[in-house]
Amino acid sequence: MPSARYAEIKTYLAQAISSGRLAPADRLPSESDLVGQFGVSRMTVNRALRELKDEGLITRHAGVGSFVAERALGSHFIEVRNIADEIRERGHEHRAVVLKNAAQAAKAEDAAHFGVAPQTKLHHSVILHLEAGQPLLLEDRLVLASKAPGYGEQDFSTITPSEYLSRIAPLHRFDHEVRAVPATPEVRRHLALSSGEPALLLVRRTWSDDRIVSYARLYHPGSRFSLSDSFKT
Amino acid sequence: MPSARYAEIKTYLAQAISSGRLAPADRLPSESDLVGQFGVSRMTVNRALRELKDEGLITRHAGVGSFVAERALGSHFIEVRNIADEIRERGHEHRAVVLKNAAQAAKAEDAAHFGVAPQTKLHHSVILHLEAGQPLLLEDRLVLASKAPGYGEQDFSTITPSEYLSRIAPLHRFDHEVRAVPATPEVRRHLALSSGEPALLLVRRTWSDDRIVSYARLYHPGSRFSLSDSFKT
DNA sequence: TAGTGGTCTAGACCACCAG
DNA sequence: TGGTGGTCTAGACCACTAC
Repeated sequence: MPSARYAEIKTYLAQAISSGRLAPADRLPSESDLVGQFGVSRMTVNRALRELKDEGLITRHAGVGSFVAERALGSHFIEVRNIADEIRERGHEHRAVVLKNAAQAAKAEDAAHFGVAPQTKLHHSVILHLEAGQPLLLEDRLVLASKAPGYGEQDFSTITPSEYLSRIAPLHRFDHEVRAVPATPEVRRHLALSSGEPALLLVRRTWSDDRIVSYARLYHPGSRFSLSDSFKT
Repeated sequence: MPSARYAEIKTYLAQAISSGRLAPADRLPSESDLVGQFGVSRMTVNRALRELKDEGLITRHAGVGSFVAERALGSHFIEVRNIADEIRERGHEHRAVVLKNAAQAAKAEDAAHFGVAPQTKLHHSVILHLEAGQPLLLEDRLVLASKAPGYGEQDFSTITPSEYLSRIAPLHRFDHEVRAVPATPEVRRHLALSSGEPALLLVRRTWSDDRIVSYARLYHPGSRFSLSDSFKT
């Protein structure tokens, strides 16, 4: 049982929400209501409600009130880590083999990904990441050259592209998409996949100043790699 | 610029960390140091530090101090949604076909998943979820019977198992694992997969009171389904 | 104007940890 | 024992919203 008063209030409200007693868009008791109900100070109630807001269970508007969020349930998260950190944290050696790092003019399809004109200059890097000698990730990345000067001259065997990008450009936004795909011959060869083993494809787009800076296709062996995450309340 | 005092302190410390001036494992100024430095009350400093901890930038230990976290950078998240909500949000009809819902004695492998003795009573449900008539998810779930009385009598065509579980048992923890796997004949048949199309397998374990309550294998068509997520800073 | 949430203060008591 | 963070109080001022 949570012993802190603010945690009790959080649990009480979270249960009311997850049980359906409070439905999405329903109004929650006001801070001063809860002060009276629980016999605590307003700061304590405020902390409980603020944390529920930060966790996405409720929304709050000054001058209006607190409301159960539209999607208060069933929204969990999977953590996506920096590959080099993750490997080193497991106590293994991380090695990166640069298969390609060259500039090119954007093909029509690539231009569409970035929302730029065809022929715009892009860097294209392909890097194989190994954990203790075992291939774990094939990283195929396109980077908008105008936003990443010097990308083509980096030594990506010592710094990962995402580390480099986060240094030269402030990253304002990113998104991810995860799919299971059959392995192409090239992917199969680099990741040393057995026949029939699919690949887990993670597409990561990164923005800076409302422009896509990087479009990365990250291929993992379907069976040897897993995204995972754990959460406690 | 953030106008709140606690936000200023957060920004100041976050910049010191991201610039490298404070390295991982370095000690941060104590709360009372910062009270003197910024001329604010301790509650204000405490909120700044607590939020930095919640965001994973620092760790704190009562009686010891606050320290820059080992992995202060490079951790993103992928959202995992409730399937029925997700489909309805896209404006489509969600339909669930219950293929199985029966009690059984735990096999050795299942018992290991739950950390219980073999022969322990488990519910086993298999449900196919369709979006606008198209199969989108095959949900194969084991549930610890002692924690979920009445599970076998539920009509899972009207309420999803995860919604039901969240009502009868307080969920204290869950974790996820995502893999790409070749489709078994059964999975291929239910999801109407073309030959060679892999499945995206999401394994979700759910805890209540330090016991695993539910072990679910969620199979999605590799090409038609994708986990995704978007984040702004 | 009355009610809401956002923020802040200047104290306080406590459990924990190191020397 | 002295310093640390974890929590809590009983006030306060403010901007915002609805009536």
